Amino acid sequence: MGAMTEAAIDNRDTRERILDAAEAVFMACGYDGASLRQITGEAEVNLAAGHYHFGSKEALFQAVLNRRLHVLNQERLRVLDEMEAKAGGAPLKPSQILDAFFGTLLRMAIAHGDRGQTFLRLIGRTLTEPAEFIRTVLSKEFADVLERYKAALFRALPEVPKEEIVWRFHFMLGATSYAIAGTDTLRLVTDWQTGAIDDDLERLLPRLMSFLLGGLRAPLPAAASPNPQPRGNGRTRRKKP
Amino acid sequence: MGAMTEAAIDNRDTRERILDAAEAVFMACGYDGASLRQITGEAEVNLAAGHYHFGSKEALFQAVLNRRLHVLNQERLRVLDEMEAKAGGAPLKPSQILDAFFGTLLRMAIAHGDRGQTFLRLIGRTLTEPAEFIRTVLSKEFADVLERYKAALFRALPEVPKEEIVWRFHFMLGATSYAIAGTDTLRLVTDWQTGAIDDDLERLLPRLMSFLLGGLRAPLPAAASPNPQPRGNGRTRRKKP
DNA sequence: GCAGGATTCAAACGATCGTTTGAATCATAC
DNA sequence: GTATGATTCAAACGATCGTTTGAATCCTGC
Repeated sequence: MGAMTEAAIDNRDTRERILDAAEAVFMACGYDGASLRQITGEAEVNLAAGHYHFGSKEALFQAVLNRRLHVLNQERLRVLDEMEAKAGGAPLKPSQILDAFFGTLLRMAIAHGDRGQTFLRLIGRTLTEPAEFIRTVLSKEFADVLERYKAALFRALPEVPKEEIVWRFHFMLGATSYAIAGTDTLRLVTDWQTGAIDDDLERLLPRLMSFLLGGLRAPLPAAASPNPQPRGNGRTRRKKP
Repeated sequence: MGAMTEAAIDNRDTRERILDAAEAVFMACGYDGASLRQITGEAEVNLAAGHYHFGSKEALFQAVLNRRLHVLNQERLRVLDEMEAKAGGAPLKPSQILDAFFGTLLRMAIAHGDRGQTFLRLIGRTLTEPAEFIRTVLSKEFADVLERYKAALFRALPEVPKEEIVWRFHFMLGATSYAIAGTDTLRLVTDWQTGAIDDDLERLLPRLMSFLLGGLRAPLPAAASPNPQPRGNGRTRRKKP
């Protein structure tokens, strides 16, 4: 296969042009909906260049994802480490943890301009992609980060059952993922002017943080009883024998 | 083409079998990832039956969606009407509105057993589908309901800017959509036993409602100033936790 | 029974997909 | 300048997709 020598000066041009185009097309069409011809066409490179540089469509998607996701999650870990070191053994505040996780995401996206926004929306949509290899890539890439942040939240909220914290982390991921997935979905609930999300992106972080913090610290649901009462609609949920 | 007379007794069998299979396959693979051969194969009907009964893949997807989504949204409107009639002109409580919207969704899904759960996950994933015709279908199907519920929330929270309510509605939709989209995504954040979401589905509603209510009623973000500060990280400090 | 429309079926169509091939082009090292 | 390996290119491959076709089969009304 690729017998890479040290002569790699110009190929970064083609490689990155493919990555940029793929990022945009995958974001707009989803993994299955995007075609290599569309991607290489938009990148103005030959169709075979995609396979030459990446090997397959799956590998290309993985490369698009990891190019920015890996540095994002490294930064997330670094910020959390720094916070915990500064706290000196004391638990962090929930607002700090959420800002380290979601704030780092949004600030990195803002710092990268249009490209960062495209990647934001790609991430938001990728988290709901059904293809199995995508789920595998995501779970590997997020494993460390989620484990560390979960632990931080457990320490920050010792009175809240861990199960509940995991659920609420899940809800927060969903709210964020959905919010950054793009204006198209937002246009579904409102009739505002389109575009102009550039201005809103900076305003999104405080909005989102308030919402997430409110949800995370909400009073616990009434009955976490281990015996769930059969609600008004007492439908049997046994499997047929 | 379809010159439907009144002889439609048996075709409901084939039609519904296709709809059920399509619901499952679309849920598992997404719109682009699902193939008519897979659907008709799982339904044990001929490949051409799909086109005979529905005309096209897009129309089939739309039929799958509307079959349950339409009655869901009708029920949502009915429940809201009933609440407002009972309140007699007074604004509803936010918790009532959220329960009417999200509770109706989950309760209907629970009442329909496994099929309801499949549709729940299909809805959760469909809300993030990039295909344009899907977005068109969704926006038409949700237009009335979202308008009515937005108005109800405006009246319930007169002190909160409408813009903020719309954003938080958006966040709530995302959290819910993500939570019901399936265990696969949840397995990303936790290592729990798979399956067993059957038991959790009934517990999901109180959990979700607590989180959503907490987020909806959270203190407003600090500066909604028309002049966005150069990222002063304006941390809201209005209420004590 | 039979006529006629509704439905099913096997087979194929054209298009598009991801991928491969093999030669042409480029850049570098001797 | 020539050899060598990296990169590009046009063209095709086989597979799969959504869709169409036309005949076979089923069902119903008379």
